[in-house]
Amino acid sequence: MSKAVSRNSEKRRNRPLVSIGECGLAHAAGLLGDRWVLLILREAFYGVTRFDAIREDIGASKHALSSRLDLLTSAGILIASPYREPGERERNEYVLTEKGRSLGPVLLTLLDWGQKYLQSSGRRVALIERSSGETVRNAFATEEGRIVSGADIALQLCS
Amino acid sequence: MSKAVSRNSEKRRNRPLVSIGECGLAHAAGLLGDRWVLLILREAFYGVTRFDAIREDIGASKHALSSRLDLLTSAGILIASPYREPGERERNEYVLTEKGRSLGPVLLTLLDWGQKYLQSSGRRVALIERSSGETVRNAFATEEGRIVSGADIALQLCS
DNA sequence: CAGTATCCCAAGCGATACTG
DNA sequence: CAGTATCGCTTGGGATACTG
Repeated sequence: MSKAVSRNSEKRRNRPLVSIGECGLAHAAGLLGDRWVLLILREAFYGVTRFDAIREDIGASKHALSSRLDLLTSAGILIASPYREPGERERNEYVLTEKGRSLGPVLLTLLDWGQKYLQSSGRRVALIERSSGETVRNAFATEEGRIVSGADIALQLCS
Repeated sequence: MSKAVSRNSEKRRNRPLVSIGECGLAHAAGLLGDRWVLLILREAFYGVTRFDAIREDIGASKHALSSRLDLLTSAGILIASPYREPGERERNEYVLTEKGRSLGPVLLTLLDWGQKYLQSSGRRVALIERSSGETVRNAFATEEGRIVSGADIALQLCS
């Protein structure tokens, strides 16, 4: 991201390229700028989809969890999928939609940063490529697959 | 991220590899799981560093902004840097530390997702490589720079 | 187990006023 | 302009109880 000033905006004070209301990041912040939401999504990616299992892992109250689950389903990030254990009544599990799954890179990048800068102790997890077992890191790349340094990235208004 | 189950955890219910308290993502969620924090960081990356300028852009109250600025500085993400306009008293501007700058990929990834899935209208910004002008996207890569598909990534506990 | 409903309380909010 | 201080007030929290 670095300075993020487009080439042709010389003298004026730095400003967001796009105003807050219509900014994609502002929208994302409104939805994901919440501790519980982030933690629930982490569970979803780990495949923990049931109410009490999520609750046990993240330590939220029923109330807090329920409201976030509503929020995330109405946002189309999770979908409530009914299932029935033999002999039990029907229940919901909350699984990621395609929209939700595409948050993977966000969570992964966040995890990476959190482990590096926030987590002083404890076990860590590494990102690995399944097929080769090689460790993997976040990067930015051109369409043709050339890796670009983060410092060399700027934002530009689309025409 | 995909299923994120390591190869050798066969039958047991899916669980986070690392418990919540010590998870890097949980730490990150505690800090960045806040709407204002995310918006302030966006401003920081755009180079908007002064109290009222930030406030005007994001629409927070003085109180809310002040407390987040305190939070972010004590977390070592921003640093208060005194400056003095000619003839004025000394003031602070809040600039990113190295720890803060390294949140760039997180914000960029979030922006990308927000634009794609949340923002129905309005101008968009594109990520471009400064030197070539080519558009750039988030990716994952091995140490040698080979791009890896997101679906082929798993998490593995470090030993 | 998977929630919903109710209650009470504390944190956090914006508005306003004040200071350097 | 760049904050700090104070103040009601609302939102959202956990705890508890209840239901299918």
